[in-house]
Amino acid sequence: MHEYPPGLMGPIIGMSPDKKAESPGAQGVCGAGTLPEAESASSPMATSLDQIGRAGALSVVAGESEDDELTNLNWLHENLLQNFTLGGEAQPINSPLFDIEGGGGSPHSNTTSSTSSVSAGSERDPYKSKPTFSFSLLIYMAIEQSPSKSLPVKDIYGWILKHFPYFSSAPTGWKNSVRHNLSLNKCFRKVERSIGKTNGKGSLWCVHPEFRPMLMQALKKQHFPNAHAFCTPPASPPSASSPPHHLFTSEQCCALKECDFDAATAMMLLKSASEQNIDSYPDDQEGPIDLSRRDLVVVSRDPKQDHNYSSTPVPPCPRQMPPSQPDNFSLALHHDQERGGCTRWPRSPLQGPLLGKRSRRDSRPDVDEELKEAAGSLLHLAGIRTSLVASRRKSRKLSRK
DNA sequence: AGATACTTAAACAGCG
DNA sequence: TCGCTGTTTAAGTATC
Repeated sequence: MHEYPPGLMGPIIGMSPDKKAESPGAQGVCGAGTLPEAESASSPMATSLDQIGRAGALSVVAGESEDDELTNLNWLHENLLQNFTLGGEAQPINSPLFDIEGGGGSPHSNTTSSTSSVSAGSERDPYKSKPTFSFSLLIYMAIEQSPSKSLPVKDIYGWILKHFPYFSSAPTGWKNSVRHNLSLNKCFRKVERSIGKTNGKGSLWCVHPEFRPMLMQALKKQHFPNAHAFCTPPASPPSASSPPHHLFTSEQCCALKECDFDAATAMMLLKSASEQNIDSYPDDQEGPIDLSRRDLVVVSRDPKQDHNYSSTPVPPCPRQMPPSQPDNFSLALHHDQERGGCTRWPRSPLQGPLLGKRSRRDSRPDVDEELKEAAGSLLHLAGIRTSLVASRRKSRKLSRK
């Protein structure tokens, strides 16, 4: 279909037509080479991912354990959850804490009833209520959580099942949706498994570093819209080098009423702070990110980069991207290739709204908001969660009827 | 109301 | 042959 203008990276990921070009045997998606088995998570990453890292996402690089230690979901599960629960008890990874829908205790997971939910009346069963995350975000979280930052489809299934028990009892169609997303979403790249290692079908999938900030933003946007309203930010901004769980007291946790995001979101946000620093502005920033600096927290300071979700170069459109285009992540979705890169921006930001459907709510990049959201996410992680999005959706659904 | 985002279903082909 | 993976298309729903 559309061709990638010369000069850029070309069909990084190619969605439909593009992806086809990178049929099996093609170069490693993420740049080149192959990847070690994701299953061998403990082993350091190598080759292509390393190159990805060079391309921007240093966190993807294997040996770089320190960053991962503090920012990935493993760290979250291993440390944060254990040190930061209202009930004083560590939550299992599959605890309702991870049920972004704010579901109540499930027969399987409510180890600590007091931590399951704070929102009155939300007695959703995580085994029955569907996560409010889109499949794309679920995939993103799954991949990001993996030590190697790449997973085969099967493991993505597994991650989703593990953290969102809803799918275990849901029709298997969701797997199709996962694959559908992987294939059509430019944010995800297929990586060939290591040469010689033929065990296991299919390829590994990783997050395209170029889109990571946008994914992060999308993740945040999807579940943080109301965070600022009730999330109490820490007195002083955290530093990237200090574990977030040190930032809040239980009192602060209790102060939170309804934060519509979850642990994964929290991690993503926190992670993004440092990664964005690396991914998006390698030339500008080095070392630990200072969240007190607004310019460092913005997902992307380059509107073009920020909003051009496609791997194609900045569209020749004379328009600028909205300063805070939300849901950039969505721009990488499948229909995108059909629109030829810039078509997602029918209007200049100067022309007013229409920034993107889901973004008008919070259309201003603000570090304070980021911090609030981060704070809220962590508090939420501690067991406070709600179901604003889900309930909102359902209520709308009901009102329609 | 229209555009967009997202989900779901299905068909199909390739591969182990 | 079967099941999994990956791609693609289409349709429907939800949101703005």
